[in-house]
Amino acid sequence: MGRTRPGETRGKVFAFVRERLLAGQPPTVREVQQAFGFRAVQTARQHLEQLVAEGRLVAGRHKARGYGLPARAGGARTVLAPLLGQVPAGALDEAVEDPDGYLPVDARGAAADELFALRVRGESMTGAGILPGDIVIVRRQPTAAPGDIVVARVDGDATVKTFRPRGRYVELRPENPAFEPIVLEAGAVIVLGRVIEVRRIL
Amino acid sequence: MGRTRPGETRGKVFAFVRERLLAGQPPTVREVQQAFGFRAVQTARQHLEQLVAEGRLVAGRHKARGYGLPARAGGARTVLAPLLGQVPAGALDEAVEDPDGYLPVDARGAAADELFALRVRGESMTGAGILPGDIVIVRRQPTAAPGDIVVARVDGDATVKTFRPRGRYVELRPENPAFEPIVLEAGAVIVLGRVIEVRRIL
DNA sequence: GCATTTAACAGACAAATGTATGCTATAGTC
DNA sequence: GACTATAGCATACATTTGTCTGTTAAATGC
Repeated sequence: MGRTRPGETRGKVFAFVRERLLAGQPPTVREVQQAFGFRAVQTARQHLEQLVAEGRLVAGRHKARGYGLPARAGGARTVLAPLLGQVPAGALDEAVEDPDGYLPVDARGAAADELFALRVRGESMTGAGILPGDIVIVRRQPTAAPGDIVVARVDGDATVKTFRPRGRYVELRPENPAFEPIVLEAGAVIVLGRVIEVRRIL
Repeated sequence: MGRTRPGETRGKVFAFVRERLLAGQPPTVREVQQAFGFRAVQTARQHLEQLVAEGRLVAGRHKARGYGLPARAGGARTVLAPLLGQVPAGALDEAVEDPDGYLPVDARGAAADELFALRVRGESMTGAGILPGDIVIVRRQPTAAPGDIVVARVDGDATVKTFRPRGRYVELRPENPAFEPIVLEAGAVIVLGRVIEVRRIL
């Protein structure tokens, strides 16, 4: 293809590989070769190895399509969380079998089956920036820390509120002055999980 | 490994492959074999081919790591969007080469390289439920519809505002009464993209 | 019970793919 | 101009990986 200035082609190779990786389709050495019209496989390979030496890529030795982005991107483990329904709502259990859809979520250490999503109805949490129609990503857990936003079941109904333990009682506090806090004995509140993320699709 | 009930192992194989694909690392047939402890490659392959026949996977014939998710996948095509920096901020271009990380996003029709993410500083959009520290997912596009929340470059600085065309002028409106709208000639505002999603990590 | 379907196994082959060696030529530097 | 580093080429080889043929046995359906 003719010689280019030092580093010029390398940057383009990196951009190509990165795009393919983000699309979930790691390229082979020969695919890089063809994409740039190199007449030798080795030319593509030299660029790739150089990028590895520079730390811009990582290589899985002797592995097909083994080039990848450095670990800081690999730390993001993506799972699909099922969208189980709405809150406030009644029992959510029946929705588990038939989700409304799935959302890609960075698990951040949670197991795949610990995560689910709910669509929020009502304005009780607008003060925390959770608007009607927003989606909350929930990590299933039976306890919560003070100040956590949780999904809890009270009297059979699931609701989203801020969790405030008060001695033997628990306050489920809406973040909107137009709504009244719910105060119940600790045993009457079942924490279904903690809200780890809020999303709004525009 | 011993025979299981029909369809049981298949579901697990699908879950395994899907998780690997979402992580950007398509598995080989033999990696599936090892993950499940099959003593024959063909066992893994039969499951994979069956999943293809069912339409749950697609196969790239004779390609290493050639299995992938179908194009639709429930309308959810997940891509990784680079987190390029903050807004308000100066030029974003230099961040393209070295993102702070990647977020899994449902592309919803957008091409992978059309999407990027920014972290929002400041309180100018709190009225729209965009708080300081929130992340906006942006789809690159040079125009916007009235009322869209956009990322625009004004005088070299990128900012997030509501887009309001006013004849020959454009109003970039903050959603917070404590801030003043920016009104400029249309030519002085460069729309970098439209905010398609807002996220808050708790 | 008997036939059919399906899960799982075994071994081999062929294509795709990563890797190595040696070479030529140009850009940049002194 | 001489030297060095880098871009690019050509060919071959070894490993990985997809694919094929054939077999055994458990689950399912009539």
